[in-house]
Amino acid sequence: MANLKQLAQSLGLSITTVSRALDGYADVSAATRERVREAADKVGYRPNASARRLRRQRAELVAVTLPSDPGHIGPPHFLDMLSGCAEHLAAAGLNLVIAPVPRGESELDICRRFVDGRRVDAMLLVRTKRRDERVEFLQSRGIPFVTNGRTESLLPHPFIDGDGFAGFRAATLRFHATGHRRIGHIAGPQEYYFAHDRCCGWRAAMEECGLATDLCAEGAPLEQGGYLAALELLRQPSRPTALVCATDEMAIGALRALREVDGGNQISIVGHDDLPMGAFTSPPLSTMRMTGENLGASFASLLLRAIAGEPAEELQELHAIEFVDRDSHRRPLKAA
Amino acid sequence: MANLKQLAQSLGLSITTVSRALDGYADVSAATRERVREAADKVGYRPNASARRLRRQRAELVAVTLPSDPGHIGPPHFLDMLSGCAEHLAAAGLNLVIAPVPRGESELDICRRFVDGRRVDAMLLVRTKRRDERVEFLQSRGIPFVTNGRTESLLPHPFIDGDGFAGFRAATLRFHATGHRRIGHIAGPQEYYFAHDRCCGWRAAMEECGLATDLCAEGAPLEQGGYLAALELLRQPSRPTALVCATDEMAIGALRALREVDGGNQISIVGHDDLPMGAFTSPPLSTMRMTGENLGASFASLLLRAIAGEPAEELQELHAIEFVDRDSHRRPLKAA
DNA sequence: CTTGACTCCCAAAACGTTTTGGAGAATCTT
DNA sequence: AAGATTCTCCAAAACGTTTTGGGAGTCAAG
Repeated sequence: MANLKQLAQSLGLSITTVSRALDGYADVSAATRERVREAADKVGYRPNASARRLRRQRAELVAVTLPSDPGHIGPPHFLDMLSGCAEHLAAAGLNLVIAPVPRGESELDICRRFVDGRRVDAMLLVRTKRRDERVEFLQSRGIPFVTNGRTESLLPHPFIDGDGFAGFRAATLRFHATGHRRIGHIAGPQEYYFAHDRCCGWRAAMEECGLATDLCAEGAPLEQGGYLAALELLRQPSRPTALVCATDEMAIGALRALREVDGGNQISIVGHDDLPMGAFTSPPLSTMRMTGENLGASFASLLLRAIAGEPAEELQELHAIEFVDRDSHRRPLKAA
Repeated sequence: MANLKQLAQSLGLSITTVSRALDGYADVSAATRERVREAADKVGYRPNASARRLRRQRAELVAVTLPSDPGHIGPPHFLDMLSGCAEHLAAAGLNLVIAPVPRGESELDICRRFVDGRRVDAMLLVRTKRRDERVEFLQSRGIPFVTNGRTESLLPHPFIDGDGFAGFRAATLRFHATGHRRIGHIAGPQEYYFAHDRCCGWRAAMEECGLATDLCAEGAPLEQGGYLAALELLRQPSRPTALVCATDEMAIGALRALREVDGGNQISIVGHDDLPMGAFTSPPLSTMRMTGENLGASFASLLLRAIAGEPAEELQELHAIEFVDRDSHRRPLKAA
């Protein structure tokens, strides 16, 4: 209800003075400052956001684009991450808007709308593709952004990512060390960087061990995709004895395929993401997780630093992957 | 880069004319309108959002507050709903910002900040409590809002909700009809309307059948909560033969408890939410779901109509609950 | 020729803030 | 006591849009 003009009038002061008093400038006396603040509190004055944004030439907004393909948004706990990010951005006066991609438009259109309409100060990109047109566009426009996941872009850009290559290589080698030789991989869509990265890690390990890399099936990054991919691998003449799955959701789908085909308990399996759900599957799902806590806060911090103008090279976080030991990776290995 | 003034100058027209040409007013000739539009396209002109918002006295933003307790945000697919909502809001020129509640602040504080700072045109409230202070505040301020879930507020307000009472009553009666007599309920936190509603439905059915209502345990609306609650019920001298669970996540936790205690396959179980995951549990989880598709679009529509000033009474949607028949509700019932 | 209606355009006033560039009074310096 | 400095405060100019209230022309009817 109250704006600066009314507040100033009621105090017999100028708009300027009231504004500066509230912002804590030194060129207004302590006495007036107090008086202004009290009055503002009493009236419940809040500066009009639009007016400030216009004057300051800042949108006070960050947008995150959400792919519209179901399941391509990210793991179920993804909203928790966004929530954490939004919380920390809010502490710096920024709000997080979610920008899903409507049918018939590309993610690029969305970026364009937000950037060219000066609707945002920065953008957050999730589920990066190996070659990601959004990244190239934002780089050309020079607007700050951070991605969740690396890309193969030539120019460096800020990102947070897990070292999927190392994680999946290690998981595969772990199976090899316990005697497995036919280790399959259930891969996500290879245009996504994370899926490709994890697949490469598996393949690298297999090659290091002198094993064939044909036990690989690709599917959508959801339960159903993992289910179908697992069925495909189980149809092979010589079945895998262990499965490394790109995501926990795919692993849970694969678990069902195993139950259907051999009653379960024959084939070891490991996923990635550490879904809470994994502790409640049968058998409990061994998995991997990115180290580091409060991912959302890290994203917020990187976004703020990108807005502040820090160079991209200093805004790249590659986190190690750690193994989460439950039970599903430890099925008894029968002699081949 | 380009603003209206520059565009007007380059065309030798006034700002007014350019503005009105782009907005398609009739009082600018078709010829000029075309000329202006072409020029605007070429320069890639987009109106400055902050300026328009200030002038129009509209924030072009809707906020959704997210509870910060983990697991209290809603089911895992909740982000999909938000995404759908945001998509339809965007078609009307509104963006959806997510407003998590930081530590040390209440949900009320957040509402206050958004409303009093005139940062939003409307709000979306999720996980309503039976007596919800946010609802009361927004009603007192007269700002449009829609809730996901009913409340016990005396004044009517717009909402979308599932008829949990009817759904849980029906599920309980279904168990009774197939011979079950000891039917337990795993309840969510009773301060939430949805949890209380579902619990009441179960209790009503039990009383109709002349059965005792002591087989009820409450827990957090997550796998772990369901797990602990199920263990509690299984510790009773006479165990339940069937379990009606407030959410699928709780049901999945309960499934693990059943496996641990009696090897599973003894006790029938049903959840609510129709998580995709439910098709992949062992046994596949029978569940319930709210009828109606594209919930997000419904929320968006209600929000827009609330902003347009439609009375609350016309903006209330109570959806029927339908049963999703998988397998977990059909365990063999041994003679007691 | 006047009147009225219509077409096409524009100047100027908002919207509510922040910031610039002082102005006047009080205090300090010399 | 004059000049310099410091304290307080303020008028006015932005920021980029939309909208109000006309102002010229043109044309047809009276």
